[in-house]
Amino acid sequence: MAQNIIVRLPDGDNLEFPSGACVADLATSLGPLFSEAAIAGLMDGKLVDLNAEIVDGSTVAIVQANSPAGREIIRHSTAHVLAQAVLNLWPGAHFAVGPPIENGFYYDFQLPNEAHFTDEDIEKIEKEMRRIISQDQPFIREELSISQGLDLFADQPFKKEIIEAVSQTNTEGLDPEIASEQTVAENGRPIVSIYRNTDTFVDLCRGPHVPATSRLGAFKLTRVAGAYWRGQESNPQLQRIYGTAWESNEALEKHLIQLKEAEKRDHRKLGIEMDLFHFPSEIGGGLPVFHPKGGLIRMLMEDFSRQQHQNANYEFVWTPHIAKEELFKTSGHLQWYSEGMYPPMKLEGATYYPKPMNCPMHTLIYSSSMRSYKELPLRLFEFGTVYRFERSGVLHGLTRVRGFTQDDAHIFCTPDQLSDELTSLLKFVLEMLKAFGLSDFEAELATRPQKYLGDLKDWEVATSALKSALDEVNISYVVAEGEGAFYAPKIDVHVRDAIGRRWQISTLQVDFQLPQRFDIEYVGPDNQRHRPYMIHRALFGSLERFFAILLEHYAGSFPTWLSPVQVEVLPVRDIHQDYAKSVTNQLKAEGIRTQLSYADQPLGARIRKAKLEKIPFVLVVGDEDITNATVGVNVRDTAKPTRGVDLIDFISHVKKENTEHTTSPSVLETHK
RNA sequence: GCCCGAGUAGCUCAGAUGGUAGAGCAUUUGAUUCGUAAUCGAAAGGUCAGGGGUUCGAUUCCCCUCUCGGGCUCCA
Repeated sequence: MAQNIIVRLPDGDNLEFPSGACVADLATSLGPLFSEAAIAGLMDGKLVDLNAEIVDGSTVAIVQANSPAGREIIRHSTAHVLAQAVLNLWPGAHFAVGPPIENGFYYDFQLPNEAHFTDEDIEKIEKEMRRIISQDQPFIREELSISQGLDLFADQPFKKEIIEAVSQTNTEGLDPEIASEQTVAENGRPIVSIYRNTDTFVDLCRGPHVPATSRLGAFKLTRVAGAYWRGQESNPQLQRIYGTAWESNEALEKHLIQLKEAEKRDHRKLGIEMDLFHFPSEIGGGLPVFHPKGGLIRMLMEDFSRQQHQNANYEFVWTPHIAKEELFKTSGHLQWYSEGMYPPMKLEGATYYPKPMNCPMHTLIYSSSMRSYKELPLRLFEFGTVYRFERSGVLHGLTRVRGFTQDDAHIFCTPDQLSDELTSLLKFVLEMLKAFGLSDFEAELATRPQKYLGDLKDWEVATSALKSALDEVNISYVVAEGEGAFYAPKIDVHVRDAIGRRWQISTLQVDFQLPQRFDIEYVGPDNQRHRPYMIHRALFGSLERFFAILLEHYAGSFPTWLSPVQVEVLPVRDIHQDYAKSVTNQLKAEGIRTQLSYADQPLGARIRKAKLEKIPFVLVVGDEDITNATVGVNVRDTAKPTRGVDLIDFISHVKKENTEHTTSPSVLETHK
């Protein structure tokens, strides 16, 4: 006897269905637009398959294919198809995990006879995947007991390991990589869910999935890679295939275009093209040299940063690049960070290490005299160059190097000052980043990890001070539970660049370990000695990395104030050379970085060359300009030149862009 | 470090089933003097990443090494 059930929609409306109705029925009732886009359901906050039966009284939303959750499902389902294809093509292969990731998915395999995937295999596998998709195989969910699951995957060791992990723990404790593969039932009785595509292919999975493979197809396998089972180097290395998948071919195409755009902006490519820096192999991997133009940009970045720090009452210090082992024993680096440090040098009976961080040395500056509470907060700043040993495989352009310069400061303050100091610091960070044209921020509050040092009370004080700073500054943030450093919680500031990529840049860490290790103190108003708190902070993070991010953000077209060459002056003919030279000299006298060209090529060619160099302003001067003391101005990324601009007006325009940090050069207003 | 891939002129790339190599841009140079995205000519530039092997002969085939790129791990 069928009874009706009530479904609540997200907007609060109630709908009635016969008992046994599934999510797809709801989608159908909402009209063709919904039913076509529907990929899964969200029932009382839990993602379910389209054919899941609706629970009476629940709130159900339709997950559409083009939503973040919908795409995740499409990617997860495409990963299953990938697994089926590989198992078909390599009989006897073992499959491990295949979760969705940002913009795509991957799947890890162990191939028989220790075989490896090569690039040629990608094409073969894609073809097999398309064959599978064309069969319109359904995804059918089943739930099994642990022992049934172990039987089903008897010859799949990685699947068995996942099932065993499920049987021993709850979802929260589960390795996140594995959690996406599996779940446990609400009643606490461990079960495993599986999704069956064919009689022979079935995969362990939490789900949900698309109803059938016909909903897939806008995908592309992108690369092969090695990856350790569960991310542990001691585990066997598996063969991973990465892919991307979308709800439509248009969306896939858009993503592939975005990848191409990112490739065009690659700082390693632009760095060579624009003659900014390179990595001489004679020096060694991860050790860049900056050429004159790159060096100039870097100097401008540093100069501005120094000025801002000076305004914010920082004091400037300088410390050496190596120090005796005793220092790093005291700081704890040799115990906690030794694998990141370069090996020691033994000289005259002492052992020296290149510094991986500046904090121990700054702490010594603090402790060089007895400090009064009246001196605090004491803010010590340095462009400190540090050396960290990175394994060869992890080096990546300027973003991951072995020697780099931090815009590093350590703030020593009283516990009372901590909260205010963090708030003003966070404001200072965001102002600095904004001055470089970055404005889309997201913060992450990383809290106490499982393995930590110090008192719980200190952790609480520090974490809540960080949190109140975030609230005060009104920046959107997420809490990354357990992601803090072992010695302290921290705020990481991320930015999104011009094409939407997320970069981790600034970091603010509260530290109560180092003050203790170095036994530093201040004398309070009570005439007693107290322990200060310490804040580590870097705004650019590393100058090299920040340089790379800016280069990619601007695609090489730096704002006027950061452009190594701001103006190029082109005489129309060689009889205009003297005037061009006089214009150049006047601009230079005003501190504007200007270069002069000769009329040895047709004007068009010289303009083209200057524009390709991404110079913000290209000036053309000819007969009329000599008569009127004007210039013809070509603004970067603007097709139409402005003729007859008074040189004096032009100079003040450029100077204004310099001081205001205008992000892209703007066209001058003419009086005419 | 491990898995996959790639190294030909400063840069971007072509090339030969094994007979020691080319183009464009850049550079130098000669001519050209031109108001808005490529003027014409010439020269110079290479141990085809390095080493070893097979071969009458290797840049090409095989092995090793180095460097770079994509991942894993790690993080600024």
